[in-house]
Amino acid sequence: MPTREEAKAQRREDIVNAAMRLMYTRGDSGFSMRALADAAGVSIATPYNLFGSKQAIMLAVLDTGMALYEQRLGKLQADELEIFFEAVSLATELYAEAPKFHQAVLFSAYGDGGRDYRAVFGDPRFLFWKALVERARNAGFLEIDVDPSALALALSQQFFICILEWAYGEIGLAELEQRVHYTFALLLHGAATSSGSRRLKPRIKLLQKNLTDRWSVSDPRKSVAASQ
Amino acid sequence: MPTREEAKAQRREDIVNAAMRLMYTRGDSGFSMRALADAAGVSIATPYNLFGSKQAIMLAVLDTGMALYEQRLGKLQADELEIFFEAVSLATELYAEAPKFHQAVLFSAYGDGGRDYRAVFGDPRFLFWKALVERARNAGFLEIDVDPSALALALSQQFFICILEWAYGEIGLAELEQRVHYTFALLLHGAATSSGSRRLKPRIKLLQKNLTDRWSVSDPRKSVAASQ
DNA sequence: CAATAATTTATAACATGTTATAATGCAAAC
DNA sequence: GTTTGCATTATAACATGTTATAAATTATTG
Repeated sequence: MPTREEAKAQRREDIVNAAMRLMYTRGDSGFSMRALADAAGVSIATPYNLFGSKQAIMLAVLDTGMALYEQRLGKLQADELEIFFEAVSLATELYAEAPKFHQAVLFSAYGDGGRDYRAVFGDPRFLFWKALVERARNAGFLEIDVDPSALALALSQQFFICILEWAYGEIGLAELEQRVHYTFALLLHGAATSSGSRRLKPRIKLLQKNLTDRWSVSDPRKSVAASQ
Repeated sequence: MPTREEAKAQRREDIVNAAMRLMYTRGDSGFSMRALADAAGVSIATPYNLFGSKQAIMLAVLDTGMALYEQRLGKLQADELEIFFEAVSLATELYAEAPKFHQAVLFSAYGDGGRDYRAVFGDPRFLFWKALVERARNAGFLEIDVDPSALALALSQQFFICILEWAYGEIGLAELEQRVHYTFALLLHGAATSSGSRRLKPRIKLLQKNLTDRWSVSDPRKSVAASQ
């Protein structure tokens, strides 16, 4: 005889779990609200009662992924500048572990019926980068008068759009990592102190060379899908 | 007695014109394939025969807009560094002239049924920025060994995502302009020669201050829609 | 225990992008 | 000028996210 709220929480959990299971196994295709309701053993009306929309369910899934991500990131040892690049690399590792799942999440959160675009890559992620920027500033790598919001926004947006390109099948994970690293180095360099700049400048050169080499064999705008 | 190809071209034009008309008047909502077919005086099957998908029609509309844009940009007088910022400002002016139309275009091109994401902000726009980067490099503002593709990609992506935020109603045009300017200055600075850097560095300061001031009254991640 | 009120269920419906099909119209080829 | 074949039409259909509605279930309240 569970209480009404408990039963509701249970259903909520069932739905999120079913959503994750579906996306792990079938990826984005075949993951419809009707299939979700079936898999969760629930009527199709219930997910709408409890979450409101398909996108809201995706966001719940996305949030559990974010929690796992931050937990793993905490275990890394890297200084206040290196952590930006490590954070990007860690994300690509997570994507590599379950690519179809992550693609499905991003795709669903951003695709059908999703109008609340900002929520997808919104506050939690923005705040995450902002905290890193503040740490780097306090460590003396970034100028003391940098606006953490402005820089963090640029970083998170750039990361987001590269992830989106990957989710859409336009680039592979290796290129995703390289491109975000390159852009992060550029953006950070713009706000760097001389000590930060000393480390970022050669990094930019190196990262740019990576991209140049990569694109010398395949065009930068030729999609992965198209070249297969 | 028009030739078969002529008739086809005529229908194509009718459809694109009807699409533009619909979006100018009704914006994104109310612009469906069925409404489009009606407005173009054509069966609903015909747009699919001639374009393949709704997104392809949007891209055709987007391309005519791009042509107008480049034409207007050519009339501007600005040096090889200033042109980046002028180009951004010109785009926001165009958006301001017909905001609902442009929002509808972006939204449709990116929203329902659109999977070919890259095409939306793909080659033509990327090549446009790449050409500007090459010009700035030849003018001595950017280092000679900069990879124009890498930098142009970062620029166009950043521009794109800010436009998308605007189209989704998250930010206004003024903020769009300021944010893209800021990020552009950061990115360009990362590849700048000392002569370019001399001009970009104070600009970054100024642009960052603009954003700080803006956000001192409204949170950077509080959406326009939500604050109304 | 009985009455109440909140939730879920089953189901139908709507709007959408898209595809399929058979019939029609009409330029092109002979 | 007749035949041929391509393109469009009208129409139905499908899958999707989402909403509405009435009935059934069930925890809570008295």
